[in-house]
Amino acid sequence: MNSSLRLVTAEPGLSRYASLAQALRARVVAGEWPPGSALPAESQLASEHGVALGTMRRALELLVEQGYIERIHGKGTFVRQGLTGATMLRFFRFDSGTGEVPVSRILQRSRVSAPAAVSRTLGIGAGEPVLRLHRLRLMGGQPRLFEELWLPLDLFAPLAEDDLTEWDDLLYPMFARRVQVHVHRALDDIGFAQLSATQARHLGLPAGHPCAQVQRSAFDRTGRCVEVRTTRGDAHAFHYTVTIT
Amino acid sequence: MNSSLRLVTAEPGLSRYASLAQALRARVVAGEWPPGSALPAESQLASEHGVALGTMRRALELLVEQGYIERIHGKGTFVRQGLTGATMLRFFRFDSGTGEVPVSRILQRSRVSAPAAVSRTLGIGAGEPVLRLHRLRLMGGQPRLFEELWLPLDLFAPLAEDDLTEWDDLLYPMFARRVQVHVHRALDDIGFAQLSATQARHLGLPAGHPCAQVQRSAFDRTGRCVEVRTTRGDAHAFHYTVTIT
DNA sequence: AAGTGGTCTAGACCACTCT
DNA sequence: GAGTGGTCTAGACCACTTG
Repeated sequence: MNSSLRLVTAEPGLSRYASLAQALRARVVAGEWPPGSALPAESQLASEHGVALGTMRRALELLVEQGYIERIHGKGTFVRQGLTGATMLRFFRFDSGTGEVPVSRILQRSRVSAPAAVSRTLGIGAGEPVLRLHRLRLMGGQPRLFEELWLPLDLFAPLAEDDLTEWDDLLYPMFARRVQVHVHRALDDIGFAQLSATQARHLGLPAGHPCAQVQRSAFDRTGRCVEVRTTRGDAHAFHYTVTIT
Repeated sequence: MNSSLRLVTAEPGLSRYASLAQALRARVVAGEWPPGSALPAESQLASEHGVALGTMRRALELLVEQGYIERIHGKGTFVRQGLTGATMLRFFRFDSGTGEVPVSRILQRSRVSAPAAVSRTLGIGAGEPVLRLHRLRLMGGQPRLFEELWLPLDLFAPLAEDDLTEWDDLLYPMFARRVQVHVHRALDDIGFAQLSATQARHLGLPAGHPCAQVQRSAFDRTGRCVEVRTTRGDAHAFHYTVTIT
């Protein structure tokens, strides 16, 4: 129980609380405190680093802003779990707007070597093995979204040959549970296109039908890209709201 | 020079800094410090209200988050000007992607009584008079965006019959300068649709061509809706990026 | 040099959660 | 009641901007 001081060497041009935040973030990312677990109390962290309480609070506030931790009054400070999921629905409005989670059906799963564009986004070597999925999402029995996913095999190998009935409707909680991949941030690029014959068939729409197209890159806490996905759905069901300030 | 104390009665269930922020926001909204002007120094505000410096700083931080003021190290605290403009371009990518401001051409201006949907969004009585505009925006000589705008006449009367050559390419700075309407927040709802024959003609595209459609409501500092606008452009030029955390 | 906001300290006290 | 985070104080000192 040696309570040795952890002094943070002041980075040039960085305030002390910013340096502290950097150091703490590194320990979170390294897994010293796993997702969902509690950090030491702010008072303990402060004395451990030889700074005033207010300074440590500023550092922790930064990590909250950056999405690494969350604080609960009276309980403690916790490492955030990954994103919960169902987020694609934020872009589409189908008639049954009851907030229900779409049912997911895996149409195809194969081990392939990554196409150039995919390996570049995933940040892996050209032609490295990836898991490719075709996935249909249904609401009220109707097929609504068609997805293509690419997952780097080194992280997702256990999911390459299991029973497909073990796949959940929501992927991110499943990724966390079964392969310890926690999606921390996602970047969605929205565009417009027309459905290919194959895509259209799966969605029960005519080929060439206008579709909204969401290209997602998802990242874990270390900043590594762990998923590339393209989602397509009827353009007429698309809507999204942005607030500008 | 009476330095009387301005005590803020603590609202039940509100922290002192939150109450202070509320009180200061009311004075900003009321125009006690006009847009672009400086607030008193934080030290003066603190002693004026009989609170510690740190408490006043927390209050001012809140107003920064909410977009009412901005602080510049070494200079002071200033009431924010309205949004600058050119923001529609965030949704489209045309070949000449040089960040140039699109040239604006007013095609039509008329005084009409507000349609039901418009008067509802503007929060004015049914059939109240509004200024309706059709506006084309061009980049590199090519027509790219077609806009319909509705402005409540009580605020924009001076713009109802002036020389149209006095209209700028960017509306919001002009609104601030000529009718003292400062747009503080805007809400954009994105969807996909097809161009009507008239819309298509203005954009040099075939009728029924797919288009991205942005429906904007713009608000001033008091929270009043001061503009309703629909912007349409070629769906293939549309793109938008969202980060999820 | 004077005035501004930004950082940091070392406390006290309050509000919430759990047992 | 013990432990947590949230608020508030009354200072000191630093960094930036302007005359």
